[in-house]
Amino acid sequence: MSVARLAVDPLAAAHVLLGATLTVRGVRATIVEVEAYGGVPDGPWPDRAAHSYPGPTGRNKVMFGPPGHLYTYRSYGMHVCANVACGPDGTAAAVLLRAAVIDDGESLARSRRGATVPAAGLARGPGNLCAALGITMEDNGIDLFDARSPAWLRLGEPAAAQAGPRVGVSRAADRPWRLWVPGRPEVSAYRRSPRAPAPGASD
DNA sequence: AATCGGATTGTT
DNA sequence: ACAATCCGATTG
Repeated sequence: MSVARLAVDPLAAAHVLLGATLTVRGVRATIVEVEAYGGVPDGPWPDRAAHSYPGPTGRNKVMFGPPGHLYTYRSYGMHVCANVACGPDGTAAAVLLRAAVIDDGESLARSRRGATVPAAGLARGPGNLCAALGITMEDNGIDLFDARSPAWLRLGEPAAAQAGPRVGVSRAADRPWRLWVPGRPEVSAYRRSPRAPAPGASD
């Protein structure tokens, strides 16, 4: 019943994921910042910024699978980032988890992130979020709605959302597919990719 | 087989 | 403004 709420377009799924609760390896967190990503050029949600845009590969295949599965990838050789696949099975789309509030297991999260990190920064940014929750590349493809998985997702009520361009993307840099809960200190700062064309250029 | 570059982060 | 760091994807 609940995973069906993610079998929709990526921006709608991003709204569903805002305010959802993710529990992984002793840490429970509420998602407060996400980004929507689409798929291939001739699909329903073409998105040149998406890993799935060129078509299915070994890395991005989870984006083409059923909704509610975790898509992890390694960023810049050192960070793990996590997405929730969305849209119907066979159609590429996902939502990147960018920031969360730690509700439970804060000391565990801090042990993974470092003693000096302020509470609001423990899961700020997609790489930091995965570090705080103990998400690794081994988790790629797991079903977040299967009780046997090491990570579970619980969807909640729709949260208030503010929208803006996605962080760090070099293409489709103006598309406002980043959503966050207004006023939360856990939300990361916006940074435009230095490779992106000047603001206002087309996708 | 070699090269390219990035959905990042923290420091200078 | 920039370095760290590496693997998937593309190209020859």
